[in-house]
Amino acid sequence: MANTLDDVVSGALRVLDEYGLEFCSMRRVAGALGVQPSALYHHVPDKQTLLALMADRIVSDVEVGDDPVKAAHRLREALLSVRDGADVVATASAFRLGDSRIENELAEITSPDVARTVLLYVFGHTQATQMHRQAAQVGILQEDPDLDASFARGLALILR
Amino acid sequence: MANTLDDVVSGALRVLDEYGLEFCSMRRVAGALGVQPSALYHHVPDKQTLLALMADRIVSDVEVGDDPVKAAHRLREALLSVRDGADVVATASAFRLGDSRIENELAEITSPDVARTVLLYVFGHTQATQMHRQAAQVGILQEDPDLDASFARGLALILR
DNA sequence: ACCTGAACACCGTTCAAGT
DNA sequence: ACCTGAACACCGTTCAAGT
Repeated sequence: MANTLDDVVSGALRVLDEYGLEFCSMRRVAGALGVQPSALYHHVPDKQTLLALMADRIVSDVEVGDDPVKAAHRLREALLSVRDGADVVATASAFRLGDSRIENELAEITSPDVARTVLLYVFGHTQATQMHRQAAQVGILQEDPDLDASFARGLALILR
Repeated sequence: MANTLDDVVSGALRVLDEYGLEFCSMRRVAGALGVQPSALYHHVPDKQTLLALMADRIVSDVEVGDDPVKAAHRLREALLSVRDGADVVATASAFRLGDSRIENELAEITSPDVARTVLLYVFGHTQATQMHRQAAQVGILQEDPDLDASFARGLALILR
């Protein structure tokens, strides 16, 4: 049953969420879609492009609105909703510094400098949170129970 | 000529700087040292550990001192001094949130919340800067000439 | 202690060919 | 348009064996 590009992105996101970025290989995504690895290259020129499309999808439902604090929390929630989501989105976003929908919408309700600072802070804190929690789950360190509150306090520092 | 762990880390950093994180494989590091890939596992249990040691070395010369603005700039310089340095250090640091020398020293001259926020901001901004500049060098986008100033303004926002 | 050689189970990507 | 099958040049890691 012929796959579309959207099917490929959805399949890739399922693999990401189940196995993590490290094991989200083209071959595994193909396997999840019941297709040969080479078939993916009909939909996408390379893995990097697929990761960028996955990143777009992860943040596609984030509404910025008119409150930067709420916007930052919504972005964070979206990143946390899929395994290694912050990693995927942060990497993809670096290539379009100043050219992403969320940065631009955030800039309109604050300023360009605040928008970029908030965005990079959200990425950094959420990436660290996700890796830290995964490490804690595997038992290689004690989980810091203060990460959610720590995020809010850092954000308040920037937006004060 | 028998290698030490320090030789391995140095070799790995040379490979990183020359080829970037994507191509900094255990096999390439071994090649740079004139040794078989399996020989590396005498010095290091796995690649992740080697990357953590590389991260430590990248920031080892950063002195925090008593001025958080200068400390942030020194950290940024250290990250920028080797290709994909921000990526390597940010990833390794996520595993020791609240337990790194620089975060602790920064916390002493400011506060724990400020220290973490500054640290994550430096990582995020520098990671984005490095990726952006590499993309510009390959010609897939126009370089933003304002990144250094943008860093300083965001930092001022946090430390105001 | 430090390393080799060979193997295992994987990668991303290309390309001719099929329907 | 969408996919298969086979191939190419790679990975990280293990392990017995050498010096």
